[in-house]
Amino acid sequence: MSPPRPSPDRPTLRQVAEAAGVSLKTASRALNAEAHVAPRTSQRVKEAASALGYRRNVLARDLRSHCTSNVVGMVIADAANPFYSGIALAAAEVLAERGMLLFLGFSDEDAEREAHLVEGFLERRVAGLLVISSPRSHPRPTDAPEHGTPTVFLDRPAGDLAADEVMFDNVGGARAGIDHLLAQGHRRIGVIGDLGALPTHRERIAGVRRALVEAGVEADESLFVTDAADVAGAETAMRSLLSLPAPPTAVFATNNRMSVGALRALAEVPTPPALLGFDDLELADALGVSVVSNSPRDMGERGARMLLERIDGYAGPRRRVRLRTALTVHRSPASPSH
Amino acid sequence: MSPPRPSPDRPTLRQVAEAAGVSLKTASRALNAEAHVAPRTSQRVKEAASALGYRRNVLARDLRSHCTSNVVGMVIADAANPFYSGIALAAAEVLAERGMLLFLGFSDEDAEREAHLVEGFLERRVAGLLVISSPRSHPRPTDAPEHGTPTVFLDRPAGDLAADEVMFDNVGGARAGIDHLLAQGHRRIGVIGDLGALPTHRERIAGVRRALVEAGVEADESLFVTDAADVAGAETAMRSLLSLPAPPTAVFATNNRMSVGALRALAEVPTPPALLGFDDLELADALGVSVVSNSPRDMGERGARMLLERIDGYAGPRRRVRLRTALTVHRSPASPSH
DNA sequence: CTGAAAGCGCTAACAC
DNA sequence: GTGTTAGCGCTTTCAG
Repeated sequence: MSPPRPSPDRPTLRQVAEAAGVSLKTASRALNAEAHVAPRTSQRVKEAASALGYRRNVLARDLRSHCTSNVVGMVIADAANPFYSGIALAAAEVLAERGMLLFLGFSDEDAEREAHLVEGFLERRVAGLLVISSPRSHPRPTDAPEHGTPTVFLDRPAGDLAADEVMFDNVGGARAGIDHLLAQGHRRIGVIGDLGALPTHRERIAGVRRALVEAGVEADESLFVTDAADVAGAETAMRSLLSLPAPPTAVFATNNRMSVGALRALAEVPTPPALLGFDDLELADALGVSVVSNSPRDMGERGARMLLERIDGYAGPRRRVRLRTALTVHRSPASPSH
Repeated sequence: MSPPRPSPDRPTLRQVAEAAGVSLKTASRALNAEAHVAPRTSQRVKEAASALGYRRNVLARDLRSHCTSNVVGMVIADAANPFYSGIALAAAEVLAERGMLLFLGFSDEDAEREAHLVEGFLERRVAGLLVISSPRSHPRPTDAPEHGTPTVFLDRPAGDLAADEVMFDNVGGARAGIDHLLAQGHRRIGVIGDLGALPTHRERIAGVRRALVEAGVEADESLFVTDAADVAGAETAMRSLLSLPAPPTAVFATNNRMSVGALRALAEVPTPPALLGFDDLELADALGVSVVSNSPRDMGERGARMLLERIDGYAGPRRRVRLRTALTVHRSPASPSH
């Protein structure tokens, strides 16, 4: 399957030891800065090592010492979405503090690819797993935490698996957003949602409904698109909302992809409806789009720290963290408030 | 340094072999789908394996077989920038076709972090390296390709190292962009550049100058900001350009970060100058910003394929690829052409 | 078709 | 302080 990869003959610790005229173990001790090595010996070993261009083989070391590599495997859907890549970045920074490396894999929201990636990580004996799980991987093909590797699920529920999870307060965030629109006088509120199968979106749409019910506003189902799936789908959805006999005066986009698609459609319209997005949007201010802000950075950091605790042996019950969101209002040109 | 990580006692191949009543080697053959194994034996081994929940230890396998892991190490500056993460995504997809995994590390344009990451990759015996190198890592602390691991430099020159490189046609792209502005009648053209130390930006600014010279337009140096460094810096730069007695009628932003900062500043202005960005911008159309388009996807793919060729043993001379850019015109509200 | 022995590069455990 | 022995989990030889 894999072609022959000629190993570029690297110097081994034995060679370093011989060059320095010491035993293997002494060389090992010196290079790992262990105690009980004479300074002169240590010096000699280090010189021999750098003269030979020695670089220790962590594969071998890990195999011998703990049978686990100092690496965390992470699955995200799509690196091009700054929401996901922001989570990965923050997680990597936390792990880097501990000298840990990150395997990053992209699932494209496909359960099979996710399972395949996780399998590859486990075969490489990662110390832990950070997973933004695909909608259709319940129950997970890799029966994740049962494999004994600490796992934290991010942005998506862990289901009935005994693993930690970190999510946003999707219901609360969406409610707060819709409350804001209602306070601005909007009554015909549309929704553009991503994949219906995504738990996050279900929660966000539930939040919308709850806000409407509590305000005594009847939801007009014809204004709810709950399966727009991608940017192009969101653009189409917005167009069809706009062409309705009675179009919405405000539209809620359930994530940043939906917001982008919606904005594409709105660019052509002279008096567009107000747009409210879930997730920050880089140019939200310049575009006059209010958003339910969340922090992918916090999610990545928090998840990574929780994972490290597990890796370090914490064995408490599963934890479910909900991160708060905040409403960030930017004046929309089409806002009815002026 | 690293805390004790208790290995979650996984079944070993020996245990599988014993359970199936075969020798170690036979079990190995069966699970690796090698030839010369009786179907019945193979079947028995596979059943034993899945009964025990066996997962092969690729660390051990790689140590024995080629002393190189089936993994590529990649360094990018910042995952939150879709330009970089797009490159990483495309590279990962190409590698995934071959069952290879990706170590992804973030340097934040810091040479030391880059060196540290590369060191970690090499210690783990990666099969190859994809590096978007930081401006200040010439000469590289890790004397990259001399270590014998195939390396491809992306978006940044490999310097005098004997490694392949994939870059964009920065000079040509910038020239084409400025030519467009000139054709639209602009004569006072400003520039907002990222870190002056970045080779890409030097090339892009060189392209600007060349276009101006060829058109016989004298460059007004007071309109060139060549060290804006980040989004906030670009916003400040644009503000100061706008407050000039004779502000530019068009501004060229040398990458997507600069474009975003510039747009922030422009949002407040009633009749903003035309903006031209290098790098695609997600809402370029909706914002009416023309861009010099490039394809991070192509860069990642191309780089990964070139790396795979090297990993497979190709030993030709170093290759320097320049990827084409294309001008994508979107009507700017402030364009003088209407 | 199957098995026994050796060893990848390193560290743990114990001697000296 | 230093060296020796064993062995992490697997694959490679080489015998049957």
